[in-house]
Amino acid sequence: MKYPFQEIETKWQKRWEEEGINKANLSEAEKKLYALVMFIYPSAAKMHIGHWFNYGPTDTWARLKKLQGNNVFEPIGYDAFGLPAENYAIKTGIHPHDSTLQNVNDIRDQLKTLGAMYDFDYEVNTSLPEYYKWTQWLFLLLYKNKLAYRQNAPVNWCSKDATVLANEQVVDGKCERCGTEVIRKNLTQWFFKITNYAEELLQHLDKIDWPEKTKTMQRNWIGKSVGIEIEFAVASDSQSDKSKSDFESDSTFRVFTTRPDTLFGVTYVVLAPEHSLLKQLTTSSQKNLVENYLEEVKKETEIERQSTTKEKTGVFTGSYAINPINNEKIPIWIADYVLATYGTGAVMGVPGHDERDFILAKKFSLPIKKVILEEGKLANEELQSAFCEVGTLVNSGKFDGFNSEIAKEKISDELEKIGKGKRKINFRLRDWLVSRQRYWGAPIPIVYCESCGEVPIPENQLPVLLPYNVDFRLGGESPLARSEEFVNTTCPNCGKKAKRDVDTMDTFVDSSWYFLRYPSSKNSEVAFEKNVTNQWLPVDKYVGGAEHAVMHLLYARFITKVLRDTGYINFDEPFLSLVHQGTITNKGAKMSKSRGNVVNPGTFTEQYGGDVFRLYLMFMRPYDESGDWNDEGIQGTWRFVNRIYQLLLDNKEMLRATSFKAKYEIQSLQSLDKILYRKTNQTLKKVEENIHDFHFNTAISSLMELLNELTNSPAAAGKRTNEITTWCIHKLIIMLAPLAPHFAEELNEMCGGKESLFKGNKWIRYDETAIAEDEVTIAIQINGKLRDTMQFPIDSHDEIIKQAVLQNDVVKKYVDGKAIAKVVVVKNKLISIVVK
RNA sequence: GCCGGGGUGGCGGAACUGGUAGACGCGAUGGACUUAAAAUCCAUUAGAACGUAAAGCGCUCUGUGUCGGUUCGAUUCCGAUCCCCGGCACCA
Repeated sequence: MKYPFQEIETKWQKRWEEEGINKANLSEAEKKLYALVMFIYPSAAKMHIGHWFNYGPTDTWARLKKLQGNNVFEPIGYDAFGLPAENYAIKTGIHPHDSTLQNVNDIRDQLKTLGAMYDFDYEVNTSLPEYYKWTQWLFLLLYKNKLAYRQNAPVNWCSKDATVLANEQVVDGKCERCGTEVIRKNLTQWFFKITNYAEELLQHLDKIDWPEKTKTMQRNWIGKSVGIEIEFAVASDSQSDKSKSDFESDSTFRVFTTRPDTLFGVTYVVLAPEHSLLKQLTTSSQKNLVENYLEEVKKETEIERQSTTKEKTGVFTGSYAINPINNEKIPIWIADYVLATYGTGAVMGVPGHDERDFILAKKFSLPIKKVILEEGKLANEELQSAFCEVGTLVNSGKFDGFNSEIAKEKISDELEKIGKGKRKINFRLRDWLVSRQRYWGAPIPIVYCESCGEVPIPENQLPVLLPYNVDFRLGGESPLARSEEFVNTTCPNCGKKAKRDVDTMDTFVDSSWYFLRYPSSKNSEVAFEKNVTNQWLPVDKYVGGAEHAVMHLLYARFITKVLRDTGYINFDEPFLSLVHQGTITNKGAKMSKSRGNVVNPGTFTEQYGGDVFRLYLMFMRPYDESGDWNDEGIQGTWRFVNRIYQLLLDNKEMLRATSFKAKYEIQSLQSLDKILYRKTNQTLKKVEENIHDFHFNTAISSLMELLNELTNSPAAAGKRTNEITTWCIHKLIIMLAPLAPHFAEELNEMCGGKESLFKGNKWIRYDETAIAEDEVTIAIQINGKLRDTMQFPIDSHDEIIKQAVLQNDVVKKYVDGKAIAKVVVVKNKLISIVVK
């Protein structure tokens, strides 16, 4: 009889619900364990295979922990604001509120078929006022603490869709949706001051258990550079130009460098085209050239400008600067590769020791000066390319002869002493732009009053409701601007007429704190209760896609630190331990609707059931590895489940009738009992360790081995006692419970079990004394090659093994007549004989 | 270009801390059951040469991207090199 999964899975889902098996007990924080998956983004589509691959295995991990007696909290929710729902609305006319609610209901039903331990009483939905009220509260908290500010800034703009795009919606410089090239546009926007936390965000990476590559990505993203800002004076004769009489040589600008040791090698300086001093520095003879260049730069897209493959361009301003270390007069250039937004917007050109500068100098025939000497090279040898490694200083006055690392400090000291420099640390990290000119998000809780100016909405007036009746089709401005009803309001301060901010928040703001909301999701008084939050957080295990490495995961860390500093929580990091599942591709590409290569999990759950499908996803390959989808192997897990089911059907009476002890003394067991008892204990150990480490594939293969031992052993029938067989099958069922929960519950009931396996801590700790083998196979190597194997009692003495092996016929063949040069014995493993 | 991760049978993948490479599963081949097919069960399955009349068995060699090194012994450590995947992309 085939395993009737349909009947069994609905039966147990119903029973779990009735008996409240998945209910979390948050009032009791002892042995608490918060297991979390990245919540679902329901705006676009229903659950796909990737969600199953994220949620199923994570639930297996959480269930193991529950079986082991932990108080497990495993919530789920919906990241329900965002572009896809809005785009869908624009296309179909169905309001995003309606489509999202419908989708959430459908997804909740799908999630139930997964059989995870979700407590749906605690679910969150970021698009509901009871949630986004607190997202707005969070915004105001940052605002009050001067961590939210408004500034005019360039943003990604898609002219066809008439909207800003989030960075992640810009793919290869083009709009993800319509393929239009994205341009930069200046708009007044809200920012969160994440840069205040740059240093701490970097430092604390060392104390969290995250994949190393994710931490590296964050480190690179934060991009700390230690260097110095150096002041250059503008040469007085630069302004030979009579029209600039009010401008004399007291004008200065600064450059940022991490290589002060190369300061003597500066042969020019370069400013960003946006540099504030540019107008003053441009001489009349260069004016046309500079203006033409600025025009060209303006025409470039951000992508073209940032392209490393593009040929370097730039023009001379006509002015000169004075190098503070040696008073050399050097030309001031502008070039588009210098970023106005980083450092001081000006850099010193050291063509001898910087690749970019080398290329520019070659192109415009600027001098190249060698100031760092490569070991083993001559000082007068011409540089063929920039030398960027550590070396010895030359042509650097009193610093000649110093190692460049030491010279960095010496020259920095000197500059600080003469007041021409100040050590500085720069970060690549920029403040987080949170405004979106979109409808489907949390409104920014700020009004603009004619007399009071920018006014935050008082907390007791939250939420600022997102109006339903809005023309959300794209138009050149935020859809909310078209809602008179929304825009026009009164100032909470003075009561006069005021206008609301018409932008909504980036959905990453919603997801930057949702893990705090779960334990308090029913509380309408606060965003999260202080006590329960400090007891249940941080999250113990967080599982989700690696694509969030520098967005969501960085924002959530930032918000956590802000809430700590404002006294709301008492921990530094939101996610102590992080795991990324691999990406399942199909026909070599990421699954997506537009490619038409999405694999629907329903195809498999309908044919094989949820347990078999989730088992297969876990068995398929290591959890953190990506790879192409292939359903051929699912037969194997289907057979595995059915073989177990058949085994239980065949032995139902025996299993119910046989009683057994919790534990046996292994040496008292007879041969086949002993082998099975040992194998079962070995499997218990392996399954426990492998699931803990997210190595589900090997956990399942060891269970398959155990089943083979149980059913395939040639002499098994009749030579094994019912007692040990029954004992083993009970353990097998418990080991299956985290992996295939419905199935295991059913098997347990077939054996006479009355209570759910997930009540109480039913996991069995393996018997340490029953793991070790009595006999071991010793490999025999001669001159490094395997020649034979022999059986020995475990822990046999080296000398005994040596004597026995030398009597072995195969060994004799190789050894006789030759001298034994060396014998290496590795305990319980092998013996290696070297002959000459 | 830079930073990560990875190359193991026909396929997905195992292999503790340098110690018998290929666990487990898929697929394939042969067989049993069946009127037949599916399902199920059993056996074989890295490649090559050789011995025996043959099945079987025995035996030897090669083999973890490629080349080299360390070692009694290397998928594992070291150096070089090629390829694939992911991330960043002039941050001075």
